[in-house]
Order: sequence, then structure tokens, then C-alpha cells
Amino acid sequence: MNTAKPFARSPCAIANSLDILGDKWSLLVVRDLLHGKSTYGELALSPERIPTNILADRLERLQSAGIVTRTPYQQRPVRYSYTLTPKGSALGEVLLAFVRWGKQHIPGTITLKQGPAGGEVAVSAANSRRRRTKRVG
Amino acid sequence: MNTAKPFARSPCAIANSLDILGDKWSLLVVRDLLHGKSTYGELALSPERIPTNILADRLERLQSAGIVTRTPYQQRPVRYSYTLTPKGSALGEVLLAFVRWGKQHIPGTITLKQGPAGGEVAVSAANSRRRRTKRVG
DNA sequence: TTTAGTGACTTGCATTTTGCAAGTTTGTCC
DNA sequence: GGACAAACTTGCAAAATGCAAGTCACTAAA
Repeated sequence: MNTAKPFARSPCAIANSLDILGDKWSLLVVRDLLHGKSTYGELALSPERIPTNILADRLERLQSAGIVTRTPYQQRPVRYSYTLTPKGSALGEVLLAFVRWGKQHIPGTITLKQGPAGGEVAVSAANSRRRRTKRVG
Repeated sequence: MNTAKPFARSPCAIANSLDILGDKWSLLVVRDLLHGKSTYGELALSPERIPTNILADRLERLQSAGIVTRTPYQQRPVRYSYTLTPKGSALGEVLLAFVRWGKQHIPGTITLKQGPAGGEVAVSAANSRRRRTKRVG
């Protein structure tokens, strides 16, 4: 009698992806994790300055969605390292699509590559050559 | 000296894309327009049943973002047809990335193709092959 | 001439989410 | 002991969401 897992809105893959990722912050956290950031503090220092309560909430939601895992990298005091699961890393393709669209259709936007410390490095925007897969991180 | 802040959060293409599209509904409206729906009533009949006030709000926001245009298809009473601009159609790549990710990582989700009347038809795989397509995994 | 119906919104209002600031906990180093 | 730091928590106002109902302009039927 096991009823199949009911979908919140519909079985559409897009709708269900948006139920997990459809807000202004989740994909930015994934972006930063892809860029090599791993601690709460590093994530909080992104150029968009995510509010810390939102960050805590998103990290928990992304964990229960199987996109992020948390492991302690030290004890006393316990400090956690956040990393992407394979499911989370696969979102690189989605981010790449957003980067391409944004750079092509929102004037002035760029690919942002950040070191773990939060420094920004602009990656050329005028470079609309698409030949080989470009990396997000 | 120009001190105007051009971007709401950062110059990142992802962040600015999410400022326009980062919610649970906008990309579903785009999806339906790509599927050939065009009137307010057709859009309101999507399987996710978008609330009508949200639909009106999103259509206006997508218009001011240059993603959607509205043209009257009849007078007395005036009725509007909503269509995607080239900027909006280019979001097909983003939707495709979401579909691939969702189908691969959210069990049970499918590609939904809807006729203008709202009937659902499951579709197997992505068929876009314009340029070298990236691998999903 | 009412009456009913339809498409395209609008409005009211309760619930939920966001965002800012400040506070807390658990530790280290001096 | 006191300063400092990372990683959260909490409080609360503002904004967004979602449900139901209402409006407006017109058509068509009774």
C-alpha cells in the first residue's frame, strides 16, 4: 500500500528542482562550494553577503536535500566543513547555464571566481566564445 | 564621479540572474511559454496551479526584465497574448539544465510537455542538439 | 431586458520567508 | 581573567506567498 512519494506541485523535473533551489540564495551557496569554499565563515563572506540566519537555513535545507554534506574538520571547538555531494556538484551544469545566460543578457555581469578568502576576481565577460565547456569553479 | 551601484548584490552573472528568476514560479511561467502557451488563462492552468495574483505579478516582472512581451490579440474586450523575447527564449538552456539535473537526481520526476489546453504529456529526453552538448554525468 | 458566463486580472488577509542586528556558545591565546 | 573568533541563534520588522473572493468588460442565452 505504499503510495508513491507525492510531489509538492507536479512531477515536472523543473518544478521539483525549483522546490529545492528556487530562491535567491541556494544556488549562490552551491556556487561558492564549487569555488572551493567550505566553512560557514567563508560562505558568509561571499560578495552578496548572505545573512547568517539564511545561510544556516540554506545549509540545512541543502543537506536534507542531499546536495551538501557536513563533516567536522576539528574538535574542540567543533568546526564543520561543508562540501557538495555528487548530486550537488552536478548543479555545475545549471550554474553554467545561468552564467551563460546572464553574461549574454544582463549587461555588465561577469563570471566571478573567488578564492576561499572571499577576494573577487573578475573573469572576462566579453569573451563570448563558446567552444569547450567552461568551468564554473 | 559615478558612485551609482549598478547591481543589487554583486556583478556575478548568477546572482543577477537569480535576482530576476530566483523564485519558485518565474521559470515555470517561462517553461509554459516555451511550450506554446500564450494567454493568462492557459498559464493559470499549469499543473502546478500558480495563484493568479502571483501569475499577474510574475508576468509584469518578466516584462520589465525584457523576458516577456504582451500584445493584444483582440479588442473589445482587450485580450493579451504573452510571448517570450529572444532573451526569454534563451532561458531554454537553463530549463534544459534543470530538467537534466532533476530527472537524474530527483526520483520520479519527468519532462512535462503541455499542450495549450493544459494536458500533460511525459516526454523522454532532451532533443536539443544545436551545438556540442555537454554531458550530464 | 435581465441573467449567466468568461477571460483577465485585483483585492483582502493570513501565513511564511527574508533581512538586519544583536546575542550566545564553545573554545583559544595572552 | 579578558580579548578574540567561528559558528550559529534569536528577535523582530518588512516583504513575499497563497488562498479565496471580487471586479470589469464584454458575449450570449432566456
